[in-house]
Amino acid sequence: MRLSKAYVPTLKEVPAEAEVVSHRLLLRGGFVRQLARGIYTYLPLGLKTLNKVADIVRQEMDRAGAQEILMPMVQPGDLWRETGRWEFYGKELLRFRDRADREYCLGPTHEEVVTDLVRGEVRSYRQLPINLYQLQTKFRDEIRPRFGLMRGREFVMKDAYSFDRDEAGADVSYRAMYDAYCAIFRRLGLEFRPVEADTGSIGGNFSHEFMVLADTGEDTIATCQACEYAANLEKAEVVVPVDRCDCGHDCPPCSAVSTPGAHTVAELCDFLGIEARTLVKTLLFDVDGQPVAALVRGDRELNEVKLKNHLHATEVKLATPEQVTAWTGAPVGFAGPVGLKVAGIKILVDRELDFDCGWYVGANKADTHLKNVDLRRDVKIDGYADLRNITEADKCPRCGGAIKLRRGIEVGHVFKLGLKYSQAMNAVFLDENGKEQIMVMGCYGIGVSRIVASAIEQNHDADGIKFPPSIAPYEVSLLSLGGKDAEVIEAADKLYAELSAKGIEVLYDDRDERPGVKFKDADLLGMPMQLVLGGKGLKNGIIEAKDRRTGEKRELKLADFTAEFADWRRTVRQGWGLDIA
RNA sequence: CGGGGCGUAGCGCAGCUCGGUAGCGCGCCUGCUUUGGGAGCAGGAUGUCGCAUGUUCAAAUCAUGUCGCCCCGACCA
Repeated sequence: MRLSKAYVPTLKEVPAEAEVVSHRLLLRGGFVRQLARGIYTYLPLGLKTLNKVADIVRQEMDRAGAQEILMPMVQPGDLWRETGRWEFYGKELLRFRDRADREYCLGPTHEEVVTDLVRGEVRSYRQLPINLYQLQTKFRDEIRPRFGLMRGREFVMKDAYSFDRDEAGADVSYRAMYDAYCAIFRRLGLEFRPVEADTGSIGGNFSHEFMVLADTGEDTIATCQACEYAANLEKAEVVVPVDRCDCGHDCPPCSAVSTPGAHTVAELCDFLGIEARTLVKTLLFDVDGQPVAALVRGDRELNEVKLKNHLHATEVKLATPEQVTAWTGAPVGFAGPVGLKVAGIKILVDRELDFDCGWYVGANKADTHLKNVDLRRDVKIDGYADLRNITEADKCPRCGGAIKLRRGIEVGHVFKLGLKYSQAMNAVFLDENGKEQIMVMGCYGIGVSRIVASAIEQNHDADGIKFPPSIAPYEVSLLSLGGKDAEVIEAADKLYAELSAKGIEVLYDDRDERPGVKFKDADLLGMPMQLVLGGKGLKNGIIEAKDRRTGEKRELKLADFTAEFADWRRTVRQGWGLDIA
């Protein structure tokens, strides 16, 4: 493509609405433009990258035995009533009525539609397993769309749905998708981790999220330095060493300490001159309307999802100041487990607290704490659980290796659904014995447009984007720097034609611009390979080549261009961990 | 939904307190010069000041309402 003819409106200045780096660069590079909040138009370069991601996804899905279909975006409300999600999905589901006043919604996901499709056709175990997928625009009316393509309301998603005759079959389908996803992200040239994820309200046995590693990611994941273990923070299990206590549990009786005005852990530590790890935080929650006290060490962070899962609860809310006062008889900041007498309150203790004593805790009395507390001795405990976030000081629950916390962006999710939808919608088949069975489902999503954003979040510098070759709109940026010098133009035109003839996609900057402008735009747009042809080089028979990722430059001899280019291309791709295409 | 902020030229912004001629930088158009990291000079075009209503002789500016966008949180996964 000749840049002089391409619709690539680059910006020098960053539009005010863009905060995160991928959003800024996508706008500045002329890849996307916003139409409304969370809704974007893809310009030529943006669409080209989006399509490259989609092609890789499509190829690997096909290879894994899934079949592509395309389901409607507009879905009838009645279908959603069958699974109960018309009521439960909430405002994220954009609903509307047609001229006959019938209810419809824009599809945020397609379990209902695909299950309806399959139940209409599949009658026999012989027709299973089946895995259907689509690449399609989804609409979710997010409360707060943000970060450009990272969390849009309208976005492109690949969603696949598997139907199996039994659990064992579903496990095979799940594994096939897991493997396909690994292949996809490897081919995309992105650094990623499959992580064990919380199955949340959907339930099911297991689930993995695929995270692209990037410092700007919204999610925190725990990865093991020694083995393959990686898990979401809410899923990462904390292993407690069992022999920590050396006090023999013979602390003196607990006693009150006056701590005026010390509401927070930091204030209390300052006041008493103690370390946070010697006190116990008592966090009060409203769990489905029931009071719960959750205890973690003063220097730890409680994970609400762990608490929620442990209690099999549907809603966990931190108690309001009014509730805290009502339950403890003290203002916020002085809650403690000793003598906490609220009807029906459950006291849950983080496991690691079982191996020490002599704690400082709140006294349920204004400006007062207790010291020398032995939880076993002094508190009626309802249970121990893994409640806190894992830290880098903890050990891998699999192998005992060192844990590192990293940030990631969720770009894929594989899920065993089980019978949830097939049961509700009566998707059944006859087995060998002529007996009716319910299909076992799995669902598998990839955020295609989000991958574009996360690729940039992971690969950029101050000058612009560094696209992996597999998804760059063009593999090569060719800059001609001769101004109006006819010889340089002619030579650049020739190179452009040569490379194009070989099937190499080239963005040819043939504009009548000054060199600085071309360099800046090339770095901004982020094609992985830059070829720079200038008057001096041409005289000496060389062309300059720059690897956008590393910034490494080399000179290619024009006389032997084909071979030298091929060699350089191999080097660049290898740097990305990619095979030669 | 709670909190905060912003809507003025394609982009970034000033002007608003204290009402009276709509401005700056970048970009865009023309010409000349320039040509290896966002050029220089000269000339030029571009606005329902988000929208509506009100106050006023007069509103970008004041008031009320409304729409849109951004950020933080809650929510979602």
